[in-house]
Amino acid sequence: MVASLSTILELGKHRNTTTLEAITIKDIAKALNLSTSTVSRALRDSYEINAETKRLVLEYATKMDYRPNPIAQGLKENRSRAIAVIVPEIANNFFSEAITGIEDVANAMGYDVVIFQSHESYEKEVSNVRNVVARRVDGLLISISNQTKDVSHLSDLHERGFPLVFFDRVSDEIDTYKVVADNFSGAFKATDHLLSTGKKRIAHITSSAGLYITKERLSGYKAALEKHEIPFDASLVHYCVNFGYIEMEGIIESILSVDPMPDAIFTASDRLALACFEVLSKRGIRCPEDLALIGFTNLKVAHLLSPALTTVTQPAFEIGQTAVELLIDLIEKKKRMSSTFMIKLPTELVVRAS
Amino acid sequence: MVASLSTILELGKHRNTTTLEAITIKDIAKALNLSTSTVSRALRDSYEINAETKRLVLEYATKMDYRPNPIAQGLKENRSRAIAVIVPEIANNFFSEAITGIEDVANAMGYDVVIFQSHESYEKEVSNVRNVVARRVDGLLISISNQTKDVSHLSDLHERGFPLVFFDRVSDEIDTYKVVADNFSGAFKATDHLLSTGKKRIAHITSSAGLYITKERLSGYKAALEKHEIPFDASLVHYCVNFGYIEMEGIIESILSVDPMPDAIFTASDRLALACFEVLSKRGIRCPEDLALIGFTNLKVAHLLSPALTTVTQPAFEIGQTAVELLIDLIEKKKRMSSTFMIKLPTELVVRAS
DNA sequence: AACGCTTACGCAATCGTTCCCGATAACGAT
DNA sequence: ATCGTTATCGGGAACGATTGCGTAAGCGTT
Repeated sequence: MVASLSTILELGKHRNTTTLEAITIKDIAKALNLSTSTVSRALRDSYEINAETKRLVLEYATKMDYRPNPIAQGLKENRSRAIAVIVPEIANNFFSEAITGIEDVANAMGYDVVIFQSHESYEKEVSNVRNVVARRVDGLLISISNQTKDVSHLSDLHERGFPLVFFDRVSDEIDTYKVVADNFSGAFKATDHLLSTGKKRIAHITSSAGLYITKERLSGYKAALEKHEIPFDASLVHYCVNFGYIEMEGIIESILSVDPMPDAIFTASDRLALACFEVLSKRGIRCPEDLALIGFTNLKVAHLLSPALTTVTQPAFEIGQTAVELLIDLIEKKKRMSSTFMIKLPTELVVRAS
Repeated sequence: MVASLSTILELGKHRNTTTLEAITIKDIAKALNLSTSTVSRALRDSYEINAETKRLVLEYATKMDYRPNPIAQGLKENRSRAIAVIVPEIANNFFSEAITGIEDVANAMGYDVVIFQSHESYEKEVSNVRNVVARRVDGLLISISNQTKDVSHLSDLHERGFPLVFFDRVSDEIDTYKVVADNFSGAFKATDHLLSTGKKRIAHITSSAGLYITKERLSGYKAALEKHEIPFDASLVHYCVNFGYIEMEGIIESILSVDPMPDAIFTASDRLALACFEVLSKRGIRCPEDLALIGFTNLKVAHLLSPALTTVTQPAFEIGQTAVELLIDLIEKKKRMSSTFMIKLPTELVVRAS
């Protein structure tokens, strides 16, 4: 026999509501004269609990605004219901949109998202990864830094069976899911567009040579050149390391001094496109008359620049969503790793003035 | 008597390194023939543990790459060493920069940052807050949504002693730390600049009327008008709700149709400035000839727009840093709440073409 | 009446860590 | 010889939730 709910609530009212202490399963058990196991089972709607008891527990829990302590659950179930995301930087439209996609899906599935930034530093990335494993998150989504050559900090994780999914800046040394934009096709479309509009010599400013996406984009660039029967000139390809303004100035300088001078530039990434645009406009170079420009970027303001920047945009939000869905699949072992690790989402060429 | 380290490592080598299972304090205890309490104390460098024992434990722990399980520690210490941040949206330069500041300090202090977005929705914000308390994070940093009128979901938290710090979009109903830019001064500088360059009628497009920062900016706007002895005209102030393009079109429409027509616009926030800029350029309005424009924004590309946008920029990174420092003070009760809750950081007027 | 079965619940262990109590030596002081 | 100290360590109970196992009560069956 258990006391009536009204009686119980009358007693419960004396709980000190001014403290931070949350109500636990024990408090409920004590209040209802039940054991913690019964309360636990009642809350999880176990078949072996009497309907009336369930009702009482549920009602009391609701009134007292009971929430299971996820830390205790995590300890018991050896999981944290949190996933980590490591990106080069958050203040970048592509990544912030991707993170929004990640957060969208993750929260809906009951996961929290813990964010780390590598700031394009290998050391910071390694320390972030260390942090991530120490934190016992359930999985990791990562877009590796531009400086990262050695991915052993990640392959270690992967070999130990830790759920790991790459997006955008993926590693080709580790066999797990990778979600990227169709970089080949995007680069092809961009280059092809420039060539189709009469440009002949196209410089390519891109991220570090080791990155998979860099290679893919270079292939697309080359394929378009081939289509238009223009020989590939390696001296027109510039690899960036730190994405800064100074570095970009040097690159533009060297591009302008080649003979014959290029008549178009195809840049990769938000930051490179922006830096390039900035240097060009500072130098008073007319665009697209002197030099056409096309960016592989997700800048929100591309159409507001002057001239409006022609871009290849990536489905950042969807990339984030897809990546986190795969990660949660891995975590919850819903499906076994398929053989198709690489998932490519279509890019879009948005032709504007530049 | 304990075994030598080499012997122990020889034995430890047989641990299955291909599993995800991390080494625990128990494993160390078993391997070294000690109790868990001794190991625990040795690791925390307790005075009551023999130096030699400490050395052994530490050495073994290092070799085996032992990391204390933060979930277990959290359960024991009733804390998670994580803080939550709720912002309207991450894909916004001001907020992403602020978050970078937050992450910077928080990680250095050993806290993780869990991010939630309200997407300017009151309901989403409330559900985010619910999530946050359920997650047992140690504290909350929040910039409230534009739609939020009722802050009872936050005052509840605050009354229960939950560490809470506002930044940017603060509430004036709750007495806790608030970190903001000096909105009054920023708005004053912006308006004063416009008036000093000969403008007479200045429209003000701003966020929702209930927000504290909206009021502060309006005050700064009014003060500048007063300085130049121009009467305040309430019909020139437009409050935005959802920050969308459609809404902005209507506002610009009504601004253009007033008689006499305003000759300048002062907008608040990244999104508003951008939307306003976009509508104006779509309509082919010359700027600053027909209509001058100044934005209260942290857009990175302000100088690349055409015309380059004159802005009042906020110290977003520092706002984030300051806010999280105060929050951690609250969490660790280092200092008692002082009487000065409101902390204002200086803004900067960057004069450009518009 | 003795048995088995179902229903409905409690006990206690568990997750990894911390920490309050002891416990046990060794050693000097009385 | 007895006691108090000091130095080192272990036992075991927490923290909150989950879960395998045990079991009492109730009921029907033979």
